[in-house]
Amino acid sequence: MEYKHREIEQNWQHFWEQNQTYRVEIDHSRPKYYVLDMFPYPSGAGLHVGHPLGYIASDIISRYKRLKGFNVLHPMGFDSFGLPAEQYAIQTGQHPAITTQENIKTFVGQLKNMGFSYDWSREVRTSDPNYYKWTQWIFRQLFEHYYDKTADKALPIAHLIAQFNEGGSGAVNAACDDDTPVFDAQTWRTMGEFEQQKMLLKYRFTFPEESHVNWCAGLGTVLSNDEVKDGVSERGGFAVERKLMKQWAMRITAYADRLISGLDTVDWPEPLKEQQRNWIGRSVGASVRFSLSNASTPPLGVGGLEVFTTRVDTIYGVSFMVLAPEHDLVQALTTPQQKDEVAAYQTWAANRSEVDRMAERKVSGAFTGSYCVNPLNDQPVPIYIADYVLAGYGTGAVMGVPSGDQRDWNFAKHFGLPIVSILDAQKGIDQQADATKEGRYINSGIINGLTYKEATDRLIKWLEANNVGKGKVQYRLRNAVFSRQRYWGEPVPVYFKDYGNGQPMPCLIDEAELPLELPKIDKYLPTQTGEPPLGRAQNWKYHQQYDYELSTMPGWAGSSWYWYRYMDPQNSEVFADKTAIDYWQRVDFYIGGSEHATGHLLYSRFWNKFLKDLGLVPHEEYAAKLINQGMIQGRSNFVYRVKNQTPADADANDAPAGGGGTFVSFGLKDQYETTKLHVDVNIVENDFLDLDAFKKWRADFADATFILEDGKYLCGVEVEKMSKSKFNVVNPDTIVERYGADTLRLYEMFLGPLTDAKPWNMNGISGTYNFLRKIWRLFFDDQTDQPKWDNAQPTAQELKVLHRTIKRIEEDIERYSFNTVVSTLMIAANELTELKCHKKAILEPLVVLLSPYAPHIAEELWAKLGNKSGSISAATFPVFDPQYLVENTFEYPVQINGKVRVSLVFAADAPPADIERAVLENETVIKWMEGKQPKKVIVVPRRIVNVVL
RNA sequence: GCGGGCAUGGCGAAACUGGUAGACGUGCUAGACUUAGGAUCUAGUGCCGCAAGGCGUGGGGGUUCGAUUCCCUCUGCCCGUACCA
Repeated sequence: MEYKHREIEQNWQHFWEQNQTYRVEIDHSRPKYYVLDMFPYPSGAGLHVGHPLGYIASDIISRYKRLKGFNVLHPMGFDSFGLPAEQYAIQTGQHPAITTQENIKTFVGQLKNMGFSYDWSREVRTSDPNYYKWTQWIFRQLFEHYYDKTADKALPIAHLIAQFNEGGSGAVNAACDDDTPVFDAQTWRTMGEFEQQKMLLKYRFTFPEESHVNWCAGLGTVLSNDEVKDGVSERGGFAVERKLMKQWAMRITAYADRLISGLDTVDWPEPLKEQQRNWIGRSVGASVRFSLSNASTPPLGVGGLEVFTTRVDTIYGVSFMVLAPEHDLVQALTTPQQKDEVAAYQTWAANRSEVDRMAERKVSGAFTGSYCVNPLNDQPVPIYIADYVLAGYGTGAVMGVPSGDQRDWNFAKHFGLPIVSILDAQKGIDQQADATKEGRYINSGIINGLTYKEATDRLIKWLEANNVGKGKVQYRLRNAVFSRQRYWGEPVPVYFKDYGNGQPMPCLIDEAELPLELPKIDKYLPTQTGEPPLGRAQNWKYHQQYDYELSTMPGWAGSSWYWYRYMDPQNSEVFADKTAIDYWQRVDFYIGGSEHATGHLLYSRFWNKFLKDLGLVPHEEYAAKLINQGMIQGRSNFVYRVKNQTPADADANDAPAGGGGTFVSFGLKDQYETTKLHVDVNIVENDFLDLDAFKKWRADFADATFILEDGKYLCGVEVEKMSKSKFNVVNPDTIVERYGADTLRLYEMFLGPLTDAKPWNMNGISGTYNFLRKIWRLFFDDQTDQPKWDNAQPTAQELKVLHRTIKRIEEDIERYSFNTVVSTLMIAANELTELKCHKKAILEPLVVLLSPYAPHIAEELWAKLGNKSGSISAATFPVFDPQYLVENTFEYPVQINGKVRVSLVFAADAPPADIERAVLENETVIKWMEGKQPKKVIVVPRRIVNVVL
């Protein structure tokens, strides 16, 4: 009987579906284990061979844990809101829901075709109203809570209001907008409802805010920082500009410290943690206010200029102040004489694209004509604007210390400003800045003679005592923009109440009114007046009266809590029932790409911490263990078409010429002038081109002729991104068809360590296929259909093979070394074939060991051996018994001066002294010792002997 | 610039706490069998050398009886980030 992969796999996939084999329920009699794949976006292109890498690994873990007695939650679903479906809708008029539905169908089909053990009854889709109802519900909670720094957690807005009534803003220590004013209880109580609501927005976790955002005209929406790469949109590569817009924002910065400290409690890859730390960018320093009052400045109602610095110790070296061109105070600070120059610079800076800014870093700027005062020495400091200062970081203002900072130094040189040395250890500051913290301060008033640490402490005390500054921690992390001017996303459950003052106030729609469903619209484009597409919806008003929010939520909203929905996917009362959350707790094993480091994995940790503060979920961190699977790159193949070929040339080279062009094999191509063309990797095997398939591949190659080497056409190879245009995309379905899902699963794991990036390479897939055939032949004679197994007692040697295999596989899976497990299985198959072992007592546990990797063939053989169909996932992982591996002897490699010269067998428990004596009497050893006396003999029991001369 | 990672045969790789480097697979060479196959089996295959032997884990140095593994240094490649005050 032959191994017929197609038949076997289809039968079992059908069986699993019919019998709901992988459905799980809460079961308190067994420990739980939660294995999660990162939420895929169902793109129209379907899965290519790179996508399943992580899914195969997580499926192996799931199946392994089941065999180990765990109740395994292993779900799959779709992050189904998103730009591509909407772009397609704009082009075709087709509702994105329909496209999305079709794409999901393709994905599910492909995933089932690979034999993954998902509990499909738990599938969720973020674009389903029954799902986004709860995304909106969480949004409501965010709106109704604020971050209380004293309690160090999120608290209800009602608590904040109570505090305001008691003691005004001074009574609370909370995360809020930078421009939040100070007020007392009396003031709060006398405010009108509108004023109070406006104040509360400065504290809520989500709030509309006028801010500079990344506007992407090409996509017609704003983007968050993590969606912008190199100044263009990550999706589509469209230009991105800074634009002042009113947007919903999420106060993720309130959790900045906890997002950093939580990283120490999870088992995640260190590079990923480091990326998050850098993205959050915590810096410790001080804020200092430079007053404007007594200098030669225009009359102002401004108290001063606030700067953040990490080097407050350099404050006596300040010789200028620089504001971002967009800074609020620029207008007020500009003197009439400087007005034109400043305005010109602002215009120039605003029109400079992000790409330009990054490309050329020339010193530029303009003087405002005004001065501020250094609080430490009362010296006037000229105020400039320059685009090297970013409006979005700190206060958008920088104190210029040219002796200690290279950018400041460049600026000072360019504008002829003084460069003052502040530390006796600074060297060569007429050549460049020296950022040293060594030595003692000079030219520095109250800190002269002090060291770095002493000076910093002293200055912060002084600033605080004089009420002109304080120690401060600053983050690079910005509050996250939460609005998208698009249709295909969750509607924001907010309407705008009109207080009759022309300033609409956002209010939440009632919880009972959720979900707020997406209305139908005629076209998926902005309105005439530039409103988002939702502005097209007819009669779409809250209680027929108030306007709804017209932007929708960003892609990361639905994916920031989805792992809880899998615990209880159908629940219409809560996002997940407490009993389900109490049982499943959190994700034990999470796998996905490292590209989610600063997007999904940061936002979802933020929402999780928020839900934790509300007492809704049990863990501060939701994913205990996380692995990044390496990216599978494309491996392109090339053919070489001979250029400018004339008949004479063709004759000269004795090569046939034809209308389809002449293609020369890789090894001979340097003898010709050629054009390199991508060729579909699916018609190439082991880099040899299938000539007939090539002629059929494209009509214009039908008459192609070839110049072969050794009768074969060898293709060129390059590693590139996997993409259609490079003809290097391999669809897993093709491989499943030809070799089977089990072979594909084994092969993807066999390719190398899971976390390494590697090019997809079909060379060698036949090795894993042959391995499965070899396994099959342990059970069946491929000629006669006869089963081969028997019930004989296994020999010691056979048991040794089995138990060594059990031990290695268990150890390797536990350390996520998936590739070496495949080798171990291959070695076992080779050895048992060698031993002609067809004993059920050995083969049955072997099939269980194989089942996480190759579940279909394992099910088939398991059932053939007489077990109940489909029960292999309920089987028990074989228990390793060390007694079978006990050896009575050990073959010692014997080294002379570190080089192995001979191997000698000794009893496993032979005393080192005996071994030493025997080794020194050995002929070969004596020969190599060349008559010298050994200085030392090292005997490491059960390892090695080394004779040192 | 900064942060992180990686470097082993023709190729993918293994060697987990320092102990016979190259397991396993592929490719290649030679052979066997045959209802010529994308099959199976046997032998060989790191490099140099007829051999004895020597040399070998990106380069250089160090620690050690012994280093792919630990330390220092240099080089190359990959990923992330970028005027963050």
